Amino acid sequence: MGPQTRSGTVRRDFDPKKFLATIGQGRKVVAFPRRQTIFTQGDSADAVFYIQQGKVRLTVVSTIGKEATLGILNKGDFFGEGCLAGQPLRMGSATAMTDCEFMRIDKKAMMLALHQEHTLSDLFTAYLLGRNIRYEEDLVDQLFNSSEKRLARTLLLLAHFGKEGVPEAVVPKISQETLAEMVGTTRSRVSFFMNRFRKLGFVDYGENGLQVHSSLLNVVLHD
Amino acid sequence: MGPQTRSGTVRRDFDPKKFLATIGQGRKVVAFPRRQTIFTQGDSADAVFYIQQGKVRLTVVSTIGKEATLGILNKGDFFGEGCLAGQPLRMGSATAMTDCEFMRIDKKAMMLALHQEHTLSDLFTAYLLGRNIRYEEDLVDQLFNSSEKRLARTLLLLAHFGKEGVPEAVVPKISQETLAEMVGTTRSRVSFFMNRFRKLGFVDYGENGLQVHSSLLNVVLHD
DNA sequence: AAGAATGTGTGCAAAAGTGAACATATTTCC
DNA sequence: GGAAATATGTTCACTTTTGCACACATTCTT
Repeated sequence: MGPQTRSGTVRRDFDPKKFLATIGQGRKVVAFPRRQTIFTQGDSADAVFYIQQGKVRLTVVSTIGKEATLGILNKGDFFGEGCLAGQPLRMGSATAMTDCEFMRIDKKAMMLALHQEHTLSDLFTAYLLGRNIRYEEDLVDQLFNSSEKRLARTLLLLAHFGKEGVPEAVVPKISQETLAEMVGTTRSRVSFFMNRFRKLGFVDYGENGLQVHSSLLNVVLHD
Repeated sequence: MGPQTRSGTVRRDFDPKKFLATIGQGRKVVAFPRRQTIFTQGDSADAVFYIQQGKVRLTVVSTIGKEATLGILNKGDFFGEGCLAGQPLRMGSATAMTDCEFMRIDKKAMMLALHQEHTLSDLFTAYLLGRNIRYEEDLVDQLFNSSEKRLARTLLLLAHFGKEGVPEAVVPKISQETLAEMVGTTRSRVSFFMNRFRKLGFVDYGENGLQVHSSLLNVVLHD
């Protein structure tokens, strides 16, 4: 697997202040430093967040303590939206991977605004559709592919492959442990495959971190 | 894993004709007999479907021909909504599992209606949120659990466990092959586990098909 | 009712993946 | 700068899963 960044088509060139202005009371800008927890699995869920700046990691812990990383979100993404569907508690945890700035919107205010503001509901629907597609792809990836391919896909997505240009992109600093949690495998396995990819020239550790080459696509595409 | 039926909280007591009436031109009621293909992976995508009656199976085929079942949808669910996010082609196939009746809504009409009709956009947002939650759960299931647990979960969900009452529910007729595709394992494995579950009294083959007992929850819940 | 098509139960060798250990980097922070 | 905390490379016995094979059962079809 490899859930992480994904952006819809609509919301990128969008100014959140515009639509969120209409919400009035129920919203505020909040800042979180790197590594800080935004909310924890089991907390009561009463607000949605919109990322204005920074990267957020979503994780879930199983009953036996195993941890999985469900995604890494970027500027322009929402999270914590489960509460809008009536989830009273957070089903996972959210952590700031970098210094972050969010628009925090109370559940009630969000529901009201979604109902009244076309611009917002269009944006949010587009976001949800994109998210759905991404989850679907992640699921398919899990069902079809080996852990080696899943790791390759995860790296490619983290490097924002398929985005405008960016033929060889850099993956944001991320530990093998986290990669393993995203891919759904063990850290030793990630270490092993990373070295394999390196030997084959698919990735390398340059100055500014991990570089992913387009040749890594071969791993994903070949039967 | 085990993606299949899931229903939000809002849309169940809803009359589609009400909101869909406003769409006018772009919509029509269509019927499909059991086993008929509704659309196929690779078709061009220009409409959304709303299930008024029947069950639909969503599948994806990998490059090497393996097939996965992403979900089984029921009355009140939408499908084919990927086109609204700008996907020009169907990313998977949809097949009628029973005789079905859908409201087929042109992409353009749907987007217009979503923008203009609060009732519809509220409904659709609720649907997407529910779908998202379900995909997230499926993903977590894949990341954490063994195929035995995933099968157990799939069966419980198919039997609509957690729904009002229904302490011991019947799973709609479904082949081990399809179950394997949903769970993400092989048919022989499904056969093996099904017999195990039967010996342990977690399920049994009654008159009207497969009965799932609440005791099957033990398989999912126990470490 | 016979034959074809589909679905099930079972076994097994080979492949993939796990989890824990331990040595070595590398980073963080006083 | 140096100790403590994190992160990485590597090995290995063990478990799970796959992919096939084949016999048997059930269900469509004509």
